[in-house]
Amino acid sequence: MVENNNTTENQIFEAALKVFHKKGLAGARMQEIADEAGINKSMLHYYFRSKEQLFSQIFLQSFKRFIGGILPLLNADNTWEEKIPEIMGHYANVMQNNPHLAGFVISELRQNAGAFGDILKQNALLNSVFFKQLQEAIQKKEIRNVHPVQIWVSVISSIIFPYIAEPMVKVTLDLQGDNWDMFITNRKKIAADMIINYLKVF
Amino acid sequence: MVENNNTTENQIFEAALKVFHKKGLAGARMQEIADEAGINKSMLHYYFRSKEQLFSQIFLQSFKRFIGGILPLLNADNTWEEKIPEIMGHYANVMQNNPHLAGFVISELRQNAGAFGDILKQNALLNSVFFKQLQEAIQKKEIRNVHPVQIWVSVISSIIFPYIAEPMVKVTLDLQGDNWDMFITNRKKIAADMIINYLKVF
DNA sequence: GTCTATAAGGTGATAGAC
DNA sequence: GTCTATCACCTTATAGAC
Repeated sequence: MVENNNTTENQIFEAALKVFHKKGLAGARMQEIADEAGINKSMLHYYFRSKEQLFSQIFLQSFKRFIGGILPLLNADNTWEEKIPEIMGHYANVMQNNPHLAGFVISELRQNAGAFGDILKQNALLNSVFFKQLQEAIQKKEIRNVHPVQIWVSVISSIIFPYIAEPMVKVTLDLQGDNWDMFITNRKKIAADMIINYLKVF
Repeated sequence: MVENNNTTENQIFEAALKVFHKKGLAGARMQEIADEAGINKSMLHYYFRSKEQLFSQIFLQSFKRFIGGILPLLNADNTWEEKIPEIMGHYANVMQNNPHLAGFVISELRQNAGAFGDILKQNALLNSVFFKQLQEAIQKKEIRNVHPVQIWVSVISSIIFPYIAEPMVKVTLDLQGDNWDMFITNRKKIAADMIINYLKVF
């Protein structure tokens, strides 16, 4: 674990995060991580034993940041309607500061889904307050009868997909430079409105 | 190019497609492709010279299948409203038959965006009939004033994202087995309704 | 066209001096 | 803890026999 203030260990961890996020497990090179950290390659093995173990720690932290970050928002003390734009705003911020996070997690899971089974098996999302609020609203016929999972996937896909597919989206849709920031700003509002509108107007 | 009926060459191409789609450029091994094709490793170099060139052909074909496949639908002789569910149905079919296609294309572009610049520079989407129809409908105030690019991203993200993030989605949302097919079936209808509803009711 | 054998270089990992 | 040197293996690619 990287919890103490050992500078060298943290430097390696940060460098590894950067390289793994960009190149993935298969594409990353221990030498490149060492160079990125400005440190000797042997140190990587001294602190983390093997490439696999270093990757494993990076992946675990990344996955937690990707999924765990929204749990407080999902369980917060506000309405489902308020939660939707907050979730989108949260992910937009996370992606802005860490553009490769989502793509990294999803790519590695796709290429090697079995290896992380234990990390994933937690029904934290399904048991969240957000899901319960939606179920209640459906029972009270306040909103359209749609499975909360569908709503959830709509929420995250509409904001996360553009970042995962960023290179393709940018070029095929001419969203280079300032256009991109504008696109994301509009995206948050439009996607949230679209979902809320769909649920309430029926 | 793989156009003639040379069996060996096609066998290699199909095997390479399978392996590259699953493992990506960095993770794929020439030996694994040879084994998959049931053929000697030297044959790969005989027909495709290098790993890079073999990959390049696979990527190009995959990208065309991923993007090019919807162009006829976008330019078809029907309304924008009819096109939306058709696009989603098309992608659902493509993903069903080729589960790794989208993830492969997007992962490789993310890890090495610069290398494929020339393939991407085509405004086929922006100049399609679908985009023109949306612009017209906006001008006539028949639908809400939303940039067509936002509509487009909503359409594709809502159906493609679940497949790209399939391993994560399946486990975190308990969509194993039959639940998955049901989820996708519902997804197509809900996502299309959501977008059309948003555009028309304002 | 297809195979075996092998070259040439890269990559993860460790030993051992300091 | 940090470094240099080096091992052992893997991977792409080619040479050359058939």
